[in-house]
Amino acid sequence: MPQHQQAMHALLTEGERLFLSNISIDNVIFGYASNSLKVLLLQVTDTQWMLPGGYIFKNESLDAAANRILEERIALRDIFLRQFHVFGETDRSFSNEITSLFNELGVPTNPDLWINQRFVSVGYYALVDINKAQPRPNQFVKACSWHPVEELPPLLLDHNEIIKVAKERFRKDLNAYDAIGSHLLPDKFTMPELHRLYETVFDKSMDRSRFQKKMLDSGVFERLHKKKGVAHRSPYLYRAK
Amino acid sequence: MPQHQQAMHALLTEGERLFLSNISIDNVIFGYASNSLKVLLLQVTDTQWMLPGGYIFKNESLDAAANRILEERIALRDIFLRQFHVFGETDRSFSNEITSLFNELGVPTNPDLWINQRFVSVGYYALVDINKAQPRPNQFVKACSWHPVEELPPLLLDHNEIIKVAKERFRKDLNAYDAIGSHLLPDKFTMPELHRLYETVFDKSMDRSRFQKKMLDSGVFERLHKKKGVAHRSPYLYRAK
DNA sequence: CCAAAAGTGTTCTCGGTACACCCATGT
DNA sequence: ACATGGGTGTACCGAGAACACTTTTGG
Repeated sequence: MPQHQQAMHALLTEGERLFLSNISIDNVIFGYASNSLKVLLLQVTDTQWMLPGGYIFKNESLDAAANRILEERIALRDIFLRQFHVFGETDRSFSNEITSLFNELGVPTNPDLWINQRFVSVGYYALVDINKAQPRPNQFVKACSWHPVEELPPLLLDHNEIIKVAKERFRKDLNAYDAIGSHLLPDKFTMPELHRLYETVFDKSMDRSRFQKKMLDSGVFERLHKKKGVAHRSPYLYRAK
Repeated sequence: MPQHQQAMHALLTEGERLFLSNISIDNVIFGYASNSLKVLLLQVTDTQWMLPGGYIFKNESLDAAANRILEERIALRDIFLRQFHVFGETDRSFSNEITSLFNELGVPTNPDLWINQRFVSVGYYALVDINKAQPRPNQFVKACSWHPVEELPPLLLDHNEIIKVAKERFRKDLNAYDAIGSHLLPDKFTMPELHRLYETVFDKSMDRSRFQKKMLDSGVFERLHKKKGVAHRSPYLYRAK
C-alpha cells in the first residue's frame, strides 16, 4: 500500500481515538506579494480547493493545534496567528467530499466514520512573510499554493465565507493595532512598502505624508540605516520594535 | 426518584447521544441597574458559582444553541447575543466539580462519562434589559442571580477569565457600534440614562454635551415625546431605530 | 424663586486631509 | 540634467475636549 494510502487509512481508523470530536480548525494564511494579498489554499480535486485545516489532539490546546497545522503547511514557527470566529452551522460536514476523495484514491470509507460527522470549526488567520514560507502539500491533496484573495477558485463547504470573515477581521485589526501589518513583510522594510501594503488591503489610495507621520508617531517602528543600491532616492529601512 | 435527580440522570445517560462532543457554550449575560454592570451567575455550591452554559444538539447551530441556553435562563427571546471568543485550553474539564456536585445530590457518576471529558467552550455575551429578564435556576443549581461585574464571587474553571474577555469585547463593541448600549436599557430611555450607562461601562466620566451630540448625530435613535412627572427639567425619551 | 437636572452653545486643540515642496539617486 | 520615487512641511477642516450658558421642573 503506497505511503499516502497508509496515512489516509490511519487517519480514518486512529483519528477518533486521537482527536477531539466534532471540532476542527481552519487556517486562513495571508501572504503579500506584488501588490496583492494572497491566501494559501490546498487543491483536493481538479476543480476544488480548500483551506488548510485539521483536528485537535485530545491533550492539545486550540492555539497549539492551530500553530501545528500552520507549521505543517508552511514550515514556519512563531507566526502571527489569531483566532477570529467560530463557524457552527449544522450543515458543516465534509461527508460527500471525503467519500469521493478517498474513493478516488482507493481508500475504503463508510458514512459512519467520525470524519463524516458535523464539525464546528474555529477560524484562525495568520500573517506570514511570503518569501520565508515554503508551501508543502500533505498526503491528501494535490497542491498547496498562494492565490490572490480577490480571485479565488471554488472552495469546499463555507471556506469562501470563512476567508471573507477573516479578511474583514484582518482589516479591523490592521486599523486598530499599528504594527501587525509588518508581519506580512520581511523583517526590514521601507515605509513605501508598508504604505502599498495598506493600500492593497484597504483597496484605496492613502495619503503618503500622513501615513508616514502616523506610523512614525505610533512609536512601534525603529529606523535603521538607509537602503542602498536602489533607483532614485534611497528610503530608510524600518523594523518592528 | 425526585424530578431533579431524574433530569440529572438523563443528562448523564442521554447526553452523549444528543449533544456534540467536546464542545460547550458559555453565556456571559450582562444587565444594568443602579449604575452598575451586572452578570448573571448560577450557584453550584455554597461558595462556588458558574456562568450559565450548555451543550449543542447534534442538529442545532451554535447560534441557535446559545439562544436556547439564554432563553432557558432568563425567559427572553430575540436578545442581543454575540460570539466573542473560544476557550480551548487543555485543562478545561469540569470533572471534579461534576463528580462532587452529582455525588452530593445522590446521582451516581463515573470518570468515563462524556461530561467529564475536556470541553472547548464558545463564549457568547448577551445584553438584556434587566427589568424584563426573569432569572430561572435549573435543576442542577441552587440559585440564579445578578452580580456586579466588579465584585464577583469565586467562579469555576476559567469563568472569571471568560467574563473578563467578554467585558473587554463589549467595551470595544460599545465604542464601535453606536446603538448596542441601548440593549441594556428599557425600550424607551433618556440620554442621561444612556450617558450614565457609558460612564459605568468605561468607568470614567464623559462630557455630557459631546456625548449627546455624538449620539444624536449618529442617527440611530429617534426622539419621542418628553418624559413627564419627573423632578427637574423633563428629558426627552429616545428609542433605537 | 431657587436648586438641580437637562439641553445647547462657544472656544480651543488636535488629528485627519489635500497638496506642495524639497531631496536623492540611477539613467 | 532630469525623471522618478522618497521624505517632509503647510494650510485647511472637522471632530473631540473643556466649559459656559440657558431652559425647565418640583419644592
